[in-house]
Amino acid sequence: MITAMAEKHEKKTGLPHLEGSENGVVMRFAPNPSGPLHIGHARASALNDAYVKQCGGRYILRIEDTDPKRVDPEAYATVQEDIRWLGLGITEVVAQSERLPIYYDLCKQLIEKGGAYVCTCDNELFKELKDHKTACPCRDQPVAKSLELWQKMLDHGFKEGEASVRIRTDLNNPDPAMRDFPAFRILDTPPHPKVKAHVYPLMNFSVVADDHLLGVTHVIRGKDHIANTRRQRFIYDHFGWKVPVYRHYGRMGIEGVVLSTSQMRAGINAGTYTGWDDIHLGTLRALARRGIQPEAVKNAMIAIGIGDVDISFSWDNLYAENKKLVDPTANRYFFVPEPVEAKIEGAPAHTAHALLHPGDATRGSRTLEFTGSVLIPKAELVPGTAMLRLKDLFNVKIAWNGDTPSFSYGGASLADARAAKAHIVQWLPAQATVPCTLLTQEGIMSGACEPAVRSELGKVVQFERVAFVKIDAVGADGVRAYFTHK
RNA sequence: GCUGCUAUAGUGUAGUGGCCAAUCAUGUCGGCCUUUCACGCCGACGACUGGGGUUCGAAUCCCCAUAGCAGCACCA
Repeated sequence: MITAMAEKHEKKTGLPHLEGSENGVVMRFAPNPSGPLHIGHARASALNDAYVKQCGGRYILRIEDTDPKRVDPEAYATVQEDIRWLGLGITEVVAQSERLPIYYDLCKQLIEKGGAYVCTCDNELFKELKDHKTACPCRDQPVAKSLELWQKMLDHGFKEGEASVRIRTDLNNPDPAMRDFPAFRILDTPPHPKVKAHVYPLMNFSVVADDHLLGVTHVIRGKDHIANTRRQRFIYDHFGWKVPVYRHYGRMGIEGVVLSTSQMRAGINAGTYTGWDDIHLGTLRALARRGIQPEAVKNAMIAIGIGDVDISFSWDNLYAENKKLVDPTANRYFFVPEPVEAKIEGAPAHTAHALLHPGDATRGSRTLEFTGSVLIPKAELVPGTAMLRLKDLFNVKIAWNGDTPSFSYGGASLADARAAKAHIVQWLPAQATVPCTLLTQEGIMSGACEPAVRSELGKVVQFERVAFVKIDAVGADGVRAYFTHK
């Protein structure tokens, strides 16, 4: 009794329980190979991944390439690269184009069972009949006739659009979407890049065949598949197979980035975007380029969960997840946007030491050699400002002649700076800087940074008082960094 | 039009008849700490779509309304 009460009010940790997951699960991620993965794919793949990790089991990557129009040969590799980046626990990989004979065989079986028939009606005519709950002439032809026509399909006896296989359902089903939906069609063009074929399964058929044959127990996918799930049940029933457990999550609106593969491709070809990792795109590689960690993406997706409500994706929440990961590890450096050179009168030469990380002195420090002139951010030089504290160095007094400042040594006392409410600002020795451009989604910020930043290529660092940034390129002309988040 | 799903703070989320004058995170604002406008800490703000029922009791169950979404492709 007491334990029951305790269980009832137990706090949930992680994802909700999936019915039938006690002895492990077999799940799958099934993208089209049409381009790199984006945030939308991240939700599907991360949720399935999390359940496999939570319950134990297998995780299948299934490339759904049964529509040659939507296959980009390069995507087979890019999808797998993206999955590796995300860190998914994929245990096996299959491509549907390699399994055509399996589908053909099952189709024949299904026709023999009377669960499907070959339809040679004009598409418009069929739609018309279907909308009026009327059977097309092919529906009642003998099984032998369907089998003969099926063989004719496979033997190239029909051209594109002349014949298809339909699943027998219930023409009186109130939902028109459920009535005798197609399972196979003929496609002559374009040729499939991976396999020579003429007859292709539609997803509802190949998905059922594969889910059954591969032993898939649980399916988590978007609610745009709810109707497909209902259609797929007809096929399961015809075969007498066990149906997996399904869960359909709601739509996720994502603002601020481009997600449509065709739009991205067009933009890249037109030169609007620099590539699939352009920071204006919603691809995983674009996130990676901006310094978003794969763990942050997964955590954000798991936090969103599998609710069936439509939601809007929050960049803030993603950034917060990322900051948790990056803040403890990112080294700190000075970056001076719009640098202004200031010659400081009366200041003694001094070697400044600044910690690489304020919370961990053992990580060491950078040394900045002051010999008379510094670069400071233009934004700090608001006329009337009397004092600034150069962080880890000393105070600077500013005298104003109209809008023209002149600088002099203001002592080393931090207490003085505090008393004067002086800003503590980042700076660079004028003789030891590297040009640095900081790219944000809004535009370019140019400035200068510490030479040591060049050793952080590929890493996320914090430009103090500015932002976390990803060091994207280091060259003779300086450093290029991408804005990650504040 | 037909079929179906959903509705908790700005955003995401917990909640399955009494623990809920509603959880956590994020966000915004204020404060503390601090040689970063970061991190950390403290505090504040902020929601059960509306209306009917059922019940001793409803965010939770039912009905209606409203709103949003999905599907009705020889795409996945």
